[in-house]
Amino acid sequence: MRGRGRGPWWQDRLQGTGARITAPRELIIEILHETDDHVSAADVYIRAHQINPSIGLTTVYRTLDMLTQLGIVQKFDFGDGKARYELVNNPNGKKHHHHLICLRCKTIMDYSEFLDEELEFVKKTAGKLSKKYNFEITDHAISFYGLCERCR
Amino acid sequence: MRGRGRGPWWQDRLQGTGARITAPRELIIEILHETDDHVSAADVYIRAHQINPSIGLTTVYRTLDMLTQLGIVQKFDFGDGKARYELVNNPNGKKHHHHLICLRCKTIMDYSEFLDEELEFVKKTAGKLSKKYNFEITDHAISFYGLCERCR
DNA sequence: ACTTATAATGAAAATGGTTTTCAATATCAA
DNA sequence: TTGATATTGAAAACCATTTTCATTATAAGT
Ligand SMILES: [Mn+2]
Ligand SMILES: [Mn+2]
Ligand SMILES: [Zn+2]
Ligand SMILES: [Zn+2]
Repeated sequence: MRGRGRGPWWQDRLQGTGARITAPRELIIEILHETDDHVSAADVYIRAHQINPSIGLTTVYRTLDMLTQLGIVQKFDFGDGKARYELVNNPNGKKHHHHLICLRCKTIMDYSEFLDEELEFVKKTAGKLSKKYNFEITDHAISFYGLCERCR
Repeated sequence: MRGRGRGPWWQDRLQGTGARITAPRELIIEILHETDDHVSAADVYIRAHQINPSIGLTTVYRTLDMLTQLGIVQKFDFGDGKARYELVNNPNGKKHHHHLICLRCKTIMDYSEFLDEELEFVKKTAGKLSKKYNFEITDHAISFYGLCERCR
C-alpha cells in the first residue's frame, strides 16, 4: 500500500527526498500535530525541549523550513515579528482554510466556512490571471483584517 | 475646498492628528509617490539620502510606521525578511489591488482586474464572517502564489 | 518676528528573530 | 558492522527593526 515506508505518512515524504528520519524531526512533527494554533519556532522549541531537552532551536528552524519546503507545513507572517507555522492538509491536519486577523490583539482565527463560494471565485479569478499574466498559480491566501469580538 | 490645509492632500491628514509637517516627511512621501513598486525601508532610505544626506534610517522607519497607521501607506511581508511598503488609494497613488507573488524569484506583481467579481465575493463572505464570529472586518488581502512568466 | 513648549530627528546602541559555522553525532545503504 | 555523509546543537554572526537620548525644528501664542 505504501511506497517504501514503514512508518507514518510523513516519513515517506521525507525519505522521498533523501532526508533521514531522526528523533528531532519525529518530535517536531508530533508537536505540530498536537497543536491546532499558529505556532512560532520558539513555541515549538519550548514544547520539544520539555520532552527532549537535547533538542536545539536551530534544529527546530531547520526542520520547519524543510517541512515548509515540502509543503507539509505552511509558514505565515501575521505582522508580530515572528514567523508562524501550521500543519496543512494532512490526515489529522487542518484542511484548506483562511484567516481572520485582529489588528489590535493579533489574534488569528481560522475559518473554513463558505469554501464553496470561495472556490468559485478563486477558480475564476486564478484562471483569468494566469492567462493574462502567464503566471502559473499554485496557491492562494485570503485574509480578513479587523477587530475581534473582544477588541471591537 | 480643503479643510485647513495650505499644502498637498497628505498634509491635512498629518495635521489632523497633531503631527508636524517636516522636511523628512515631505521627502519620504515624495519618494513613495515617485516609485510604483514595493519598497523596503532601506530602499526609501537610500533614495532619500541621495537627496538629503542628513536623513536617518530611523526617521524612515518612523515615518513609514506613521503613514501605515494613518492608512496612507500599506505594509506588506512577502517573505523575504524585510517589510515592504506602498502608497495606497491616494490621488496619484494606486487603487485597491492584490498581488501575484512568484515563489521562485520573489517578484511581486499588482493586479487590479476583476475587482467587480472580487467585490461581490468579498462583500458576501465578509458579511457572513463578521456575523458568525462577531468580528468587525475593515480590510482584506488576496494573494496568489506561483511561478511568474520568467520562472515557470 | 520672537518665544517657547514640545514634537521630531539622527546617531549609536540595543533587541530579537533567524541564519551560519563547525566540530561532534546519528542515520542508513552497502 | 562499517563508513560515507546527513544531521545535530552550541555559539557566534547576521540583520531588520526598535529604543535611547541629547539636539534641533516646528508651529502656536505672543
Ligand atoms: Mn490557520
Ligand atoms: Mn501592490
Ligand atoms: Zn483582538
Ligand atoms: Zn519568478
